[in-house]
Amino acid sequence: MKEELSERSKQILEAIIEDYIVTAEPVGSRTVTRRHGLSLSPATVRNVMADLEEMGYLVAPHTSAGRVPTDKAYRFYVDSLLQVNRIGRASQQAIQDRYSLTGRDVGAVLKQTSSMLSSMSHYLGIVLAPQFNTNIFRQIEFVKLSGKRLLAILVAQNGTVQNKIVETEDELGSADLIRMANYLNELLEGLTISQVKQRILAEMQNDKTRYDKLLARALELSEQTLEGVSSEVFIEGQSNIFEQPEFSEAARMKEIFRAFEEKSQLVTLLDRSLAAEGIQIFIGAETHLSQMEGMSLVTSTYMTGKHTLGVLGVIGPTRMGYAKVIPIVDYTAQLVSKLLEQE
Amino acid sequence: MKEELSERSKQILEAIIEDYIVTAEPVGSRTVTRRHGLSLSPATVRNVMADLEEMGYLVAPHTSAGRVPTDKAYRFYVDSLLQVNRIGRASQQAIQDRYSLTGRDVGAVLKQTSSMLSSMSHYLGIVLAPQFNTNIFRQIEFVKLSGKRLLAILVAQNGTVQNKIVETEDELGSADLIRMANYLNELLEGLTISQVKQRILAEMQNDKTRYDKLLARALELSEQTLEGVSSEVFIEGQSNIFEQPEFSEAARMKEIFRAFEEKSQLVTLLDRSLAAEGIQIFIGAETHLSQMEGMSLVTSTYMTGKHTLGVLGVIGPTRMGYAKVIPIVDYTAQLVSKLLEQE
DNA sequence: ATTAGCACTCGGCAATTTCGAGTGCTAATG
DNA sequence: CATTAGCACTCGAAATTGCCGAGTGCTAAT
Repeated sequence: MKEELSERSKQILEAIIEDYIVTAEPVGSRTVTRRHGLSLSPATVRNVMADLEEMGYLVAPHTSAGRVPTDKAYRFYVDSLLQVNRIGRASQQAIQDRYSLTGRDVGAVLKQTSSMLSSMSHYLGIVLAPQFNTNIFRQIEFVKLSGKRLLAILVAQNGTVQNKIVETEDELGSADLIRMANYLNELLEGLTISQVKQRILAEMQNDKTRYDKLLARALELSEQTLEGVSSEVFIEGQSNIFEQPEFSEAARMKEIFRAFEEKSQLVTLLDRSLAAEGIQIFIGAETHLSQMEGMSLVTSTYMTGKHTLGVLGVIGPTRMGYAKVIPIVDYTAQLVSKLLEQE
Repeated sequence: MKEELSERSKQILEAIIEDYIVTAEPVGSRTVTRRHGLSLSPATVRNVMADLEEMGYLVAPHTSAGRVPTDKAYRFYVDSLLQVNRIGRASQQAIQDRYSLTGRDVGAVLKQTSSMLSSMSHYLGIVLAPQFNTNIFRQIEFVKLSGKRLLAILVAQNGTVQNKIVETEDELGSADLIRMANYLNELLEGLTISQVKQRILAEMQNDKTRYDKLLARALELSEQTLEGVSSEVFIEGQSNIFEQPEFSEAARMKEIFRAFEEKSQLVTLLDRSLAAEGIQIFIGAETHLSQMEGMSLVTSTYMTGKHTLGVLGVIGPTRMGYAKVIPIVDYTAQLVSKLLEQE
């Protein structure tokens, strides 16, 4: 069963996949010979196709139809057959042009990125925002809103802000607030947010702070500020997927949109690419998400220096134009890395 | 042409509308007599229906089909026929239960509200966040990120935070930052954000500040922080609209989703309801948005005390269940008002 | 090993038919 | 005079049919 594919089989498989990518219709033996310059007769191609079907690379939707590539075929295609051409100057320019240079706000940049990925690829753009955890702590501030209600504001090095309304047991004066902030700012300077979390827990055990009520309070508040920070996902260009013929039935669409509304599953998926570096491709069932049946995900990580920040990519049907999408995703990741670097 | 509708005509019109609301199919004379306890023969009903059609309340999609209500009919229905029952205890409870009480963050509450409106109505939930402009200024703070890059953080009374990265011409020391913040905090205390904007402009002309470089800088920065604050819209439950038979064609769906991606148009629409108080209903063309053809919008304002904050509501097909949706929107508006009051 | 030839399959499409819900008109009715 | 029964007519939806053509697998010839 573990037979190697002959050179000819590969060519034929490639032809079928590439044809299917553009037509979205089952490909017949005839078409393979016609549209691709293979000097073979349809009959020969049919034999090869029968073999490929047996090996699980193709399926025939019904007896007298052409054949359609399986996930396995795409996997093989992406791994062995596909050669990604470098991205053209024109596309680079097009991508850059989509960024209106207004706000340098990180969130806005990422949203724009997602939207740009969608319009460049005609599929769906997706961006996972940088993990707040890996940011470097910059400053914490407390603003009194009314009575016992405080607003805690935590600023990270890259300008990301995390804020939360917290209730205190008793009213604190502004002198207290300043003292608390000063104490924390000194204590936490230069740490990453995840280190900050540890440090706070450690410090809570410390005798010095344990008996200074104000400091203890400060630690408690900062802990509250940090809890429940989940990373944001931007998905843009949902209207684009209506263009894909395979997603025209309402039932299917509904399922997909529900999946996007419930972003947590997507986060798990994206977290997997976060671990790896560079381009990652998930085809159909490889996503381990039932709603992603028939869809693929192409992602890349973006980073400052050697440090991975987040993930961005494109979601489309399994028969997406990988050759076009991969360079776009790749280049965008580099671009975003550069944009965020400056910050 | 300006004839009054007879009592009987009204009853029949009402029957047709209510039937159409649940079936989404053209209603015939037969059905009207059968499903609604009118002691009239189909023939009589037909005569009345012909009149109603002439008056523009009904249209027949084709010769031998039943009739379908027009926008005009819905308008009349909503204005004169519909009697909204008070919301039941059970629904009230159901609505409250949808709020997970975790974060008291305004944004989170509104998003949850939108999502809840959708799942309660089976249509689309929409919430326009409070106009930042009407908030009361609480405090401004500057955090130095690196070199000339500052993060300006503006906090409003209700805990809403607006932050923006700004570049300064030359590096400022932390003493400078504190002095700037103090000056602004004193200057702007107790004003609403829109007053703040005016005040800043006024103060820029003032001789005192005009020649104190630091103060001038402070004003400039705070002005930058305020520019380009647009109000947020939350739309949730997009997957729900796939259940409506009238929106099953891909082309239609695509158009609608594109409209939702481009939220600015919706904001204009919602701004109109913002001006009015209480429940507002826009039917089909009344929205003045071409993409909203065949759809209606039911909104209500939410407020603290006597002050209008924002708008929330439901978008659905024109044949939506107004009798059910209106109480839900109404009650939700009250609930949100109360929730935000506490803050 | 490759290919030409051939009988066969089956989905898609268009033409055709049937079916029934609904209509408008007219004449009978209380 | 408003109401209703009756009737011929219309027209879309759904079912039926037949045909076309792309595609297949197998066999025999090259």
